[in-house]
Amino acid sequence: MEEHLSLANYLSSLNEPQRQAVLHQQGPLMIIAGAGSGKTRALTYRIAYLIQQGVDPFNILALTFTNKAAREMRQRIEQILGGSVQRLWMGTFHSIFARILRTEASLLGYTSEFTIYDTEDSKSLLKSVIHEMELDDRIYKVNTVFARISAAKNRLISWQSYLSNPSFLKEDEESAKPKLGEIYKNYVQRCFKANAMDFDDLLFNVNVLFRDHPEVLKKYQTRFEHLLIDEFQDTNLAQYLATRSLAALHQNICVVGDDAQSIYAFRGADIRNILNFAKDYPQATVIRLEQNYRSTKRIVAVANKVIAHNKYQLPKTVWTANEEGEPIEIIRAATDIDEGRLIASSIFELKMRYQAHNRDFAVLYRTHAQSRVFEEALRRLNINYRVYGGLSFYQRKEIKDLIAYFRFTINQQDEEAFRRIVNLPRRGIGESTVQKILLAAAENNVSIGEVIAQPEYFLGKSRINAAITDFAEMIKDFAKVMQQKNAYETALYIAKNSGLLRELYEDKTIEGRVRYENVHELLNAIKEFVDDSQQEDKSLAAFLHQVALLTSTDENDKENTDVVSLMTIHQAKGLEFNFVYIVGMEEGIFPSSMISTQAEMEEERRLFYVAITRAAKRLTISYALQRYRYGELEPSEPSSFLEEIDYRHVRMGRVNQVGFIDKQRLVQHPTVESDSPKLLSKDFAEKTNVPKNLISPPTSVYIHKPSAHFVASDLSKLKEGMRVEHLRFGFGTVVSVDLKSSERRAVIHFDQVGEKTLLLNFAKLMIIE
DNA sequence: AATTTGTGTATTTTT
DNA sequence: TACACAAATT
Repeated sequence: MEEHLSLANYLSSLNEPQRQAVLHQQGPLMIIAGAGSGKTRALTYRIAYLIQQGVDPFNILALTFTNKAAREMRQRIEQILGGSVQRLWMGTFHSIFARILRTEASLLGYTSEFTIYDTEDSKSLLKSVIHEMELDDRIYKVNTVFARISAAKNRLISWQSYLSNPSFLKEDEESAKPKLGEIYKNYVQRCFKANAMDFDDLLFNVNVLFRDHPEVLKKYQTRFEHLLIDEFQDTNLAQYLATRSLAALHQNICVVGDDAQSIYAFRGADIRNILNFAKDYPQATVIRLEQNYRSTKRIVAVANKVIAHNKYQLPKTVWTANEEGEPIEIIRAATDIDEGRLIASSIFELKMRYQAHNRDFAVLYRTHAQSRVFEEALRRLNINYRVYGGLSFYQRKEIKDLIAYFRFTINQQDEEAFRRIVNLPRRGIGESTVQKILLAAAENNVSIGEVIAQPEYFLGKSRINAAITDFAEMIKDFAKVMQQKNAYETALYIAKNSGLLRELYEDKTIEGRVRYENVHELLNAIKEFVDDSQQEDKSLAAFLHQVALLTSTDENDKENTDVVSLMTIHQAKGLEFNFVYIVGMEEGIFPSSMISTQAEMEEERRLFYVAITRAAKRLTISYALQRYRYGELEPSEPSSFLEEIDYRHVRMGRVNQVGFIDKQRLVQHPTVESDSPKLLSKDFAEKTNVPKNLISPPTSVYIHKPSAHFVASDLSKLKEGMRVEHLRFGFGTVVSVDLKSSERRAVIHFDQVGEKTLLLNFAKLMIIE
C-alpha cells in the first residue's frame, strides 16, 4: 500500500496554474486544459481541497462523461483524503440525472422505478411505432428517425414544439418525410406509457423538471454549493442548461475542458458552450493549463501544427519540458493486410528494443471495422491484444433477455421487456397475441401487467388465454419473491423458474454453452453486488439502476491485462500510451468521406489531434495503398491530414511497396516484392495475375458472428480431420464439410458437437496443422 | 418448426 | 463483404 501523503504534499507537486485552479475560491471558473496537462489531477485535487477546507461532500456535484472517469476520480480523491467519500455526488450526466429523476419521478408522471431504454430498446420501439403508423420503413429508416429525435431532444425541442415549428415541418416535407414529427410524438408517448426513458430523456426531462418545478430546482441549487464538470467541451445544450440552472444560485461552477478535443458534435455536443463560457459568466476566472507532461517535444510540435489549421478555437500554446524524443514515423503499406503485418512486427520490435509491455501499445483507428487486419496480424505473432468496443456484456442477447425478465417484473408497463420475454422460451404466445395485448393496454389505459392478469376481460375468450394466465402468474410469483429476497436470490429464482436457464442449458452447441456461462456470469455479478458492503440497497431494482448505464468500456478488466489496446480514437480519449499507432490514415477513412461541412472537417481534425496526443514516447502513423472495401481491392490514397504534419519531425518508416506507385496500374500489374507472399489473398492474386505458386495455403478462416451461425470465408480450406481452433470457443476436429450451393456457406460437422451441425458463417477460426 | 436460401443494406464516432 | 432478416423449402 502506498504511503499516505498529505494534501499539502500533493499541492507542492503542482505547477502554478494548476495550483491556482485548485485553490480558486468562489465564483465561476473555467480551466482550459491542453492535452496531457494534468487536467484530471487539477480537478481531483480541487475537489479534495474543497472537502479538506470543510465543504461537505454532500454539497458537491461532479459530472463526467464516462463511468470510468467518475470511478477513477473518486478513487483518487479517496486516496488523497485517506477515506471514503460516499456522500460526494460524482458520476456521469446520465447517471446523476437518472438519480434526480428517480427521486422526483412522480412530478413528471413516472414512477421512481421507470426503466431506462438503451438504444436497442429505443430503436425497437421506434420500429413498432413506424409499422403501426403504416409508414414505409425504407423511407422512415429507424436509424435516421432515431437520430433526428435524439438531436431534437438534445436541443430541448419537445415533440410539441417540433410539430408547431413550421421550419421543421417544411424541412421534413422537403426531405419527403413529412410524418417525422408525428413519429416523434408517438414515440415519446409510447415511452411514457411504458414508464420508460431513453438516454436522451434523462437529459431532457431534468430540464423539464427544473423548468416546471422551481421548488425542486431550488432544492438542488441550494444543495450543490459546488458544481464541477469534466470534458466541458462535450456538453450538449440539454446538459449545459441543466448545469447552468443548478449553478445559478451559488455560481460556483468549475468547468474543465479543451476545445481542441471536442469530438462529439455528432451526438449533440456544442463547442460553443466552452467558447462562450466567458460570455455567459462575465466574472469567470479563466485558467490555462498549457504545460504538457505526457509527450515528447516532437509529438507536441506535430500536434500543435495539426490543430493550428483549425479556425475556431481558444488561443493557447501547449508546450512541454520533456525530452525531444524520436521522430514520428510514417509507414506506407501495399495493402491493408500488409499494414496490419507491418504494425504487428513493429510492435514486436519495439517491445524488444524498449523492454516494453503489451499494455504500453495502442493501435488507434477511425472505425471499428478497421480492427480486423490488426487482430490477425497480432495473433500471428502471438501478441495478446484486446479490441475495445463492440457488444458490451450487457448488450448480449441472453443477458438482455434475463434482464428483460427483471425489468418486466419491476415495471409491468415496460413494453420492450414484455416483447422480449413473453414468448421466450416458447409459450405459444405469438406476435398477433402480443399486438392484441398491447392494444388492449393502450385502449383501456392500463398496464400490460393488468391486461395479462385478466386476459378474458380485456381480450375476450381465446384458447391462448391459458398460456397468458400462466405467464402472468409466473411474473406475479417473481414479483412476490422480489419483495422478500435480495437481488441475487431473486435473480437466481427468476433465471431458473422462467425456463431461460434450462433452455440455455439444453443448448449443447458451443455458443449455447457460452451463453449459459454468460448468464452465470451475470448471476455472479449480481452476487458481487449483493455482497458489496458499500451497497445499501440490495434489491434487484437497485442493481438494474446501476447496470442500465454501463457501456462496454466500463466492464471489469479481464484477467489478462497486459494486452495491446485496439480501439477507435473516440474511445482512446482521456487515455495515454507510450507507443501509439494511428492506422488507416487514408482519405475517405480519416478524414471520413461522410463529412461535408467545414465545421465537421474541423472536428475531424480535432480527432486527429486527440489521436496524436495520446502518445507519450513514440508515434507511428500508417496507411495502405490498397484496401479491401466491400469485398473489392481498391486503390486508396494517403490522408490529406498527412500534408498538415510538420515533416521536420518525421521519419519515413518502412515502405512496403508492391509494384508501381501509379494506383491505376498498381491494381492491374503489381510485381510482387513482398517478402511474404502468403499474406496475399486469393482475390488479390486473381485480380493481379500473381503467379499461383507465390501464394501459400491460407492459414486462417475468419468468423465474425459468434452466435447461432458460424461462417467460413474460404470453405475449401476446411477438410476432414482438420483440427480447428476457435478464438473464443475452444477447438475441435472437423468431421465433414458440406458445401452449400452458394459456396459461401457450409455445414461443418465437428467431433465435439456430435451430430449437431453448425452453419459456418465467418467466425474466427484458426486451422492448426 | 427447423433449416436453408435469398435479399437488402450499411459501411463514423457513443453516453 | 458480411450481416440481419425474410422467404422458401424440407
